Amino acid sequence: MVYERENLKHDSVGAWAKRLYFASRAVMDSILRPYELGSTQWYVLYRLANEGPTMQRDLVRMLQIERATLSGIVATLVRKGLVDQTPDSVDQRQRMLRITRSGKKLWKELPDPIDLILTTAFDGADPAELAIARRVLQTATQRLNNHILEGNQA
Amino acid sequence: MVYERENLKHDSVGAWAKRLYFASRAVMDSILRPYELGSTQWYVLYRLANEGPTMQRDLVRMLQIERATLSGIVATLVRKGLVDQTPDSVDQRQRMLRITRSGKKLWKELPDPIDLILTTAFDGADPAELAIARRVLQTATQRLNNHILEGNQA
DNA sequence: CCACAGTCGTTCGGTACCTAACAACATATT
DNA sequence: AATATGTTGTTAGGTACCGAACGACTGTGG
Repeated sequence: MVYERENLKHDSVGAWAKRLYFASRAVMDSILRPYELGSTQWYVLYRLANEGPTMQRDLVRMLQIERATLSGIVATLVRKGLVDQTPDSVDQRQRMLRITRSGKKLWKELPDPIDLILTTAFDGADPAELAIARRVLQTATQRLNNHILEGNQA
Repeated sequence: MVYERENLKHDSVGAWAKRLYFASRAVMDSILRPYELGSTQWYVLYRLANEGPTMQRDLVRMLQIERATLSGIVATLVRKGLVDQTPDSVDQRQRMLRITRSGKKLWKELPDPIDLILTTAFDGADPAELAIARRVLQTATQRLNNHILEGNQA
């Protein structure tokens, strides 16, 4: 029946994964809004504050976003004076990113939105069920990614 | 240890929910790209093709997006000549949306990306595990949404 | 009947993502 | 050394999301 099929769509694991992602984003955005930071800007600061100076190119791989996307985000952080971007002395194509003094100062004031989200969402949940959910999501993601790869080959 | 905590973050159900969402989006975008349609544009056509004319304001609730967002999407579809937007005769504030002849023609050619995604991602998976995953995601989403509501009250 | 509050759609400015094309630079090949 | 190939970052153009503010309209209380 078409009706059953439709119900399935709206109640599938995939649909709930999307809803959870959007709920998380909403919480994260609301925490970061007072500081005028977007979520990806936060991730970049997070990395630079905790792991030290990083090549922009490595950040692309770590954050799993496109070069073009990161380019704009870095430009914003530089404009705000929170991050410093300089060409690498060895390979002049690459850019070294480094948190500024003023960036460090802001970082100290910032709450950790990820901690809050994980605590709010999953505290007290059954670890066995969490493990199953994780595996289901992981498998599904893998399958979709394989599908994309195959599509590119053909 | 900080290290353990970090691992947790990157391997949490939340992180996998995000990855699954992005993998799904990538598949959906790649299917729809040849037709020059975005995913939300597809949802709007889907609704208008299968359920008939709909008030723009009801679509906001069904698709769970902001009025502002839908406004732009509808404008795009109208510009492409796929959708017709007319003021309601009773309440002149509201807009009635209706698929055009040319929209219907396009719709017939379109594959169903959601079917493909669900099949690729979950076919053959253990229904019991899917049910657990669904429940875990649902509960977490609910908790985060409650947290947002409480935040708004305070 | 008229001012006021609420609803609906739009516009504006901002974030975050994508692809495609490009310039600058680095390295491998001949 | 000169040319071809690959990498890195940027820019341009597009989609999709958000909040805030505004105009047009509706319905209600005084």
